Amino acid sequence: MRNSEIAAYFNELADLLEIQGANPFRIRAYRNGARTLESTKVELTRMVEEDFDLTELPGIGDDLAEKIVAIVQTGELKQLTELREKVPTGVVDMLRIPGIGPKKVHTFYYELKIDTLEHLKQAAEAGELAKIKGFGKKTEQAIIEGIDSLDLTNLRFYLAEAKTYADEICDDLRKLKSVKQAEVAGSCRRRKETVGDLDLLVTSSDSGEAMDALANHSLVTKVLARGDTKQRVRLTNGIELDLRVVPDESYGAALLYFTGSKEHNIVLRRRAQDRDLKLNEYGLFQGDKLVAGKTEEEVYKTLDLVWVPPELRENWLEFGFEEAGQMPELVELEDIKGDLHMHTTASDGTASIEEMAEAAKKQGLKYIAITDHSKRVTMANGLDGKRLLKHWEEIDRVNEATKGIDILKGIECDILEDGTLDLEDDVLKEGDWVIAVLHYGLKQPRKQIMKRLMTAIQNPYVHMIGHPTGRLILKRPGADIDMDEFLQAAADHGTLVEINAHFSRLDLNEVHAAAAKEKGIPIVINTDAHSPEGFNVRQYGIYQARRAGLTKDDIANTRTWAQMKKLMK
DNA sequence: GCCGTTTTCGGCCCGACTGTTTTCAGTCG
Repeated sequence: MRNSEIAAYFNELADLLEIQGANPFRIRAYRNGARTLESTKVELTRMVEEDFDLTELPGIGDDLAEKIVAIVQTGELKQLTELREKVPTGVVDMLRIPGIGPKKVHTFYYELKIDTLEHLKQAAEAGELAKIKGFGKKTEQAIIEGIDSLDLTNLRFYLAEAKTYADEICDDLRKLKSVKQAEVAGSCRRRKETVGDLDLLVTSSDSGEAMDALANHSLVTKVLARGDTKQRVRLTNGIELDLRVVPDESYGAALLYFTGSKEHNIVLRRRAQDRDLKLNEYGLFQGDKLVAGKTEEEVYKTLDLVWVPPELRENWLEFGFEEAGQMPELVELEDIKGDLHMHTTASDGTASIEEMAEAAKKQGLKYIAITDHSKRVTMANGLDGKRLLKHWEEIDRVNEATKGIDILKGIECDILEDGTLDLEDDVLKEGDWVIAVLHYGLKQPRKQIMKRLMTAIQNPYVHMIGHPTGRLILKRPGADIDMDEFLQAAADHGTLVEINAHFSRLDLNEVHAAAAKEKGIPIVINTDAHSPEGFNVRQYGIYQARRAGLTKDDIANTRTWAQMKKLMK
């Protein structure tokens, strides 16, 4: 069972208790506990197995610890089962309507006996709700529209998509006369894999101008709310964006506040309290006196901390780095010297070897490996041994004729469902760079998956395991891998591992990448480009590595090819 | 329900916006 699943039990429990009108602090305790579990990077199942004292986790006391053990061991939680019987699912669904929270749902269910979304909508349409004290026409309208658009909300978006929209709007707001500073904040600035909504921060002498410009922006379809300092809009792709306008002297504090994460900020706020200070989005205050706030650095410094790169602000690694006095210099896009995973027209790419090499050269790369698919991937016109050897001859010819970049003979070789490799060893050994990957049979049981990975890792000609879990973000989970065993084997046999930079893969993820670093495994960041434009996703791989706290040294392809070879078997 | 060398009881991060209000509750991030 995944940690997020266990957290979901507590969140559901909190929802149900909230509708019932239970003690709000008790509810918050469950939510805090759930948040802790979601951000706990070690598997709880394992912690329970190993009898780890769960109350050492923040926000987990005797009661929640006991409940976690029960969930792990029995797959259910008695209290939750009981509550579910008392509150129908239709009532819980009402919480998903924007602007509707537990108090209103409580009224709907306990006073009006409404227990499905459908009935709620009918009641709103019939004007039944406006008869209750505290409710009016607007609330009814919000409910009708909210229920209609329920399927559209709660969506998450790829970082790549969200960031493109946010950057364009941010750049346009920066051009306004009254705008001094503008920055994208929130999970987008932290470079999370997916983004739920966007946060944009602006300092301006005239908040009206910025808000008007946003309201009239070509990417905005609707203004959802507007006040003096805050405006919420919906963009053409459905994502919602919050604009906040703050005074210039509060810029740093506001950027910190709106970048989050919530967990990171809570630590900062507690730290402020310990020093008899108060931290909010307007600054760090001693009583009413502003003591810091213009820049993020200033706020951190006043709290006796060094500045934390946004990618690390998850209350996971960063405060450990602070304590050790070693905030790492995270890897940057410019550090990358080579790209070792890409396709050409020989399989399912859209460009020739020459075109890929030219595009790579323009990006400042010194070497690339052409790694087309092997024959198992028939859909992509994968190569058999014979075609591959000819393809490699062609690569050698192009390499001879091309100046300024080295083109290596590579292959993305499938690890077949039965655990063998898609190509023979005496073919693989002729190449410069062999990637082994899982594409098929991802749903096999852990034991079988591990057997396949072990074969590949132990093969003397396999240099790297590509996109190890095979997950596709927002689409499908990856294979069930014992990550610890996998990484240990990779370390033992000198097989490198990949962070695949495509925004729908980002595989390894930050937790696995940090674990790989722990074991001293060099990580390779590759684009898996299928066209020259495909190189543009490299930044997302870099972000993922940064979120894992990785430096230039941890990434193999920040080295020259000659240096990199020394890391390989 | 959690937490703590100020506390084992009495607190719990904090501010903005909306809608329904004549001073505030509910919701959200």
